[in-house]
Parts: sequence; C-alpha cells; structure tokens
Amino acid sequence: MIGKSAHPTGVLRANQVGGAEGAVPGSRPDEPASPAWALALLSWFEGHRRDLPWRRDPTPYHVLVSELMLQQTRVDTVVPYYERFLRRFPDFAHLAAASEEEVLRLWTGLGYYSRARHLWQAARQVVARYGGNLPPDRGVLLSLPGVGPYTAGAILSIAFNRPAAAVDGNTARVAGRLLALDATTARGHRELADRIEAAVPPGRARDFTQALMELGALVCLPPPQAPDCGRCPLAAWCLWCKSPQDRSSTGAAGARQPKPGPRVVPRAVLVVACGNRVLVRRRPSRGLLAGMWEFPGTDVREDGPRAAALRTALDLGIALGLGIAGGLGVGQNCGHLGSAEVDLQGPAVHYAHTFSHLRWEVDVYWAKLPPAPGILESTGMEGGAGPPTVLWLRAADLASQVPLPAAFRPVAAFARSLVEGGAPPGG
DNA sequence: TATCCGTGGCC
DNA sequence: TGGCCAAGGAT
Repeated sequence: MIGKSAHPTGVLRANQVGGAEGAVPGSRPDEPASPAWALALLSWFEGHRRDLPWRRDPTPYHVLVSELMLQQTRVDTVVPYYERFLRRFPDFAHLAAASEEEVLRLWTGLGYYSRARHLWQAARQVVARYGGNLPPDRGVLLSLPGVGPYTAGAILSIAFNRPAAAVDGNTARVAGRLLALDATTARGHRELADRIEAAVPPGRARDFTQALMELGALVCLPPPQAPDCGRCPLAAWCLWCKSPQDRSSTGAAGARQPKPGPRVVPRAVLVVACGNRVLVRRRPSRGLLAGMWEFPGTDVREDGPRAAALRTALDLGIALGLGIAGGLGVGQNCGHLGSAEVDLQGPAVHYAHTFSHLRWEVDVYWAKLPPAPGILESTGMEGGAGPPTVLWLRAADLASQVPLPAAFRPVAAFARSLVEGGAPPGG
C-alpha cells in the first residue's frame, strides 16, 4: 500500500500546497486557510457521491452503526445488513433494550462478531450515561467499546460536522499519495491525521471526510489496481501523480513478507436429529465466533474424526442429562444415551471453511434419535441458572432462531436434508 | 508492535 | 482454485 520511505522532496512541496500560493482564504483571518485541493475535492464529491443509506440522515446513531459494520467490510456487503438493523433498532434506545442474542442474530453472516457485542454495549452506555444522546466529545467516543481513533473521527466529522480526521485505509492511501506521506508507520499516521485535520474547509467536515474515502473507493484505487489519475480532481496537486518515477515510495505495495498459510484444524461435527429438530449449542463467550451458536463438534486430535465425534456424543448425553449406558465409546458406532439409542453415521459431508488464520476441515457425522419422552425438553449444559447453551431447534428455521455463523451453513443444509428427506445423502 | 477476529469477491 | 484483502479495534 504505502511504501516505507518518505518522498525525498515531498514534505517541502506538500507544505507549499498548503501555503500562500495554493491557499484559499479562510473564513476568519486568524484561521489557517484550507489548501486548494480540499475545495477541489469537495466540488468533486458533490457530483460523485454514492447514495448510501447511512448518508441520508447522518445522525450519531446512524454513523456509529454504519462505521462499526464497515470496519474491514465492503460497502456492498454492509448495505442490506445496515437496512435490516435500522428497521429493527431505529435508535440507541431500541438497541439498548434488545438482547445480545438478537443483536448477534441480525449480525449473522457479517463476520467479526465482537463488533455486534461492542455496538450493543455502546448503545447501553449511551442510554445509561448520556440519556440516549451521544455527545460530540472525542474522549467519550473513545470510551465506547468498538470505537477507536478512526471511528471516533468519523463520528465527530460526519455526524457532528466537527473538523476531525478519520484516517482509514482509503484516506491513508489517498492522502498518503497526495502528500507523499507513509501512513504505515505510527509517526506518518499521526502527521497525516494532523495534515488532514488542518485541511478541513471551515464548516465542511462532514463532506470532507466522506469525500476523501469516496475518492479512495472510486478513483484512487489500491494495488493491484491503479489509481485513475485522469479522473482525479486532485491530480494537479498530487505528488504521486506528478512523480511517476518515485511511485514506489508513496503508492505501490512495499515488499511483503511471505505469510504462512492458515493452520489446518480437522474438525468433527455432529448433527443429532430427533423428529424435525436438531441439536445446537452456544459457543464460549470468548475467542473464535464468540457467543455464536454451532452444531456440536470438536477439533480432531490424534485419534481421528470418528473418535472425536463419539466423544462429542458422550458429552452431549451428559449435558442433556440423559445418562450414559451401553458402552458408547471410541471405536464403536452405536450405544445408548439413557433410553435413546444412538447410531452414529458418517462422515456424511466433508467441507472446508477458511478463517483469517485457520482452516477448518470438517467431517459431518449424524445420528437420528428415536422420539423418547423427555429428550426434547432437555436443555442447558450448565444444568441450572443462566441462559441455555444447548437447544433443540426445528431444522427449517435454525437461522431465524439463533445466530449461526456462515461456517456452519453446509451443516445446516445437511441437517435440513436429514430431517426432511429421511435417508440422508452420504454416510 | 504483532496477532487475532469472518466473510465474500476478486483474479 | 487459492491467496489476497477491505470504511479497525482489542489485547
């Protein structure tokens, strides 16, 4: 993205852009003038801004929700999630009154699920401490869970129209090229934020922040694509555009260290069906897919996926209070959980799912339990207080009942076919 | 400072 | 098909 070394002459020339020659008179004599490129950028934005749902009424709540959703996530992906979320939770009060479970469910498929929990907690703080009105205070914003320097700057500028820099990936690339600054270092990042903040045209912070990001998204593209300098409103001032011989230091990708591939984690997953219902459980509240639901399963150790599936079945029998009988164990396919006979089949499905740092190789086993009195009423791995961590749910509406990560979609599809079609495929 | 956290689109 | 990455934040 941004190279490691500074432009050899960039600082001096960039300073001249903001100086007397290229400057525009400020609104007051004692205010530093905005550079000419800042006004050119605003003019361009007026003719090229996309109609995005969170731009129609940029309240603090709308901006907070959209910025949390947009962290490391593409605009096209976010739009339907944002609209659904706003229909269900139109303001801080509605979101604060909801359950964490429902917030997670609306976030299902969007990824980075800690963002959903943070947003929910932030809404509760805003209601509890500020009466449902977010104050335009950087310190307060930074105290909200999930809000860092970028998001705080985005809320201050977009929602409150305050002159604050919001340096994200797009802005760092655009302004980094324009001013020949390397935003990959902490020092360069700080200098970039200072320069951007000083460049905000008076009263135009809202549009200025969005214009920088918009230019990065539509024109000043990252590698491996190339910036379309012919359509860029800042080409006349841009040091990257004017110095083709020196682009390696301000816009091209630097030499990257070869990154090791994701760690492979074999995993045995179990679909346990009874009638038209299947068994799901909640994941731990920390770590990967924290608080989301899953089909029960476990990482495969040295003794293979079938043994792992059988161990999971045993754990489930204990969790459900069914008791264990009949010698269900490693190396066998069947046994008894209480009065219910378990006949473990499979693997019926094999698939892979890659996360950022690990790759699940999933073998899906299955078992159909005959209807037995008491089985479907058994929930709760804790066996007492607290929310249930094991539930029987109708296979047809799994997704509408619990937050099920995308990683388990193939399992859910298999579970439906198992319940609806009788004899399942594979096995 | 480096690593972890999800997903889908892209070539 | 596989590796890369995107409107970052928390630890």
